[in-house]
Amino acid sequence: MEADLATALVRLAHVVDHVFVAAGRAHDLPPQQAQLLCMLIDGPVGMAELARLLRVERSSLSGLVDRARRRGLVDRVRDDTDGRACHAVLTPEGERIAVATHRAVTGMLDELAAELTAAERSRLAAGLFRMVAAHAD
Amino acid sequence: MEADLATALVRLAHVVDHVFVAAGRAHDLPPQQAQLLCMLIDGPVGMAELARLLRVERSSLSGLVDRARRRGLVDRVRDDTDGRACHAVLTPEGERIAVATHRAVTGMLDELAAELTAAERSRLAAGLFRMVAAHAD
DNA sequence: TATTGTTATACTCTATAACTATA
DNA sequence: TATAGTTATAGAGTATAACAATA
Repeated sequence: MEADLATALVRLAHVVDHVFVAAGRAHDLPPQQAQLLCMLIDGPVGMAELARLLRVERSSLSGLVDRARRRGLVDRVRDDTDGRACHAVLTPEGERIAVATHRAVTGMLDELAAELTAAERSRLAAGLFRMVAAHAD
Repeated sequence: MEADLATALVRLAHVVDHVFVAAGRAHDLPPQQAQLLCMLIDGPVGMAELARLLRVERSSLSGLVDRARRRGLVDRVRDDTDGRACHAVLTPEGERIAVATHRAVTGMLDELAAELTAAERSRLAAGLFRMVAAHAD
């Protein structure tokens, strides 16, 4: 029944959101800032790209980065090739917390999936990725 | 790989959140109020129970219900058997918007799953429900 | 002209702490 | 004492609109 899948998806989104709340709380971080940090683990990201990834307006992102910056977790670096652009980048302290947060989130989610077999987990991930891919913005 | 499933879950949660934003926006409603309305479709719910379902503090819920009430979408009704308690209930206008919102959310999610076969959707829902169930608060 | 990013503003969401009223 | 709910307060998140600077 389609209704069941929709319900399952909504419930699961709730759980995932809660996982970010819990992970952030370990470092006194609001969930949005925790997610921001996780987005920067692989390296600096431009503001426009970051806003797209987080699905927030660029103006909202400015404030989010400001607050994380005030905590000493991120910095802004200018783009060499484009005078308008800048990138958000983790500070050493931000890097430490970002990695710990990402590990905590992944750990909690994997723990929830621990009851499933490896094959089930693979199928689940594959199905979810197909749905996410279908979400053409 | 576990990491892949965690990533898929996080991405999917993002998509679901966005679906609520889009559904709420159709009625000029913030996503939290849209979700509140959906929670009340099956009938009045006590404040404490509602706070648990939405995973917010009771004080946060008071404000949320107040704002929805100001818009004429919900009301508070006293509990006959417990003088302390009250329940949040949809107004006729709230009911209308709640049903439309729920339909929109379900519709958007089902559309994302349209590429999957019925069997895949069933397996996906089953897997998700098992994960949600594993999330013992 | 279009794009990048910020600021100003208003509203919303959230938790903590302190409180009232009922059980 | 414990529970249901609210209020006060402070901080955070968000979008819209207007703006500056660069492409």
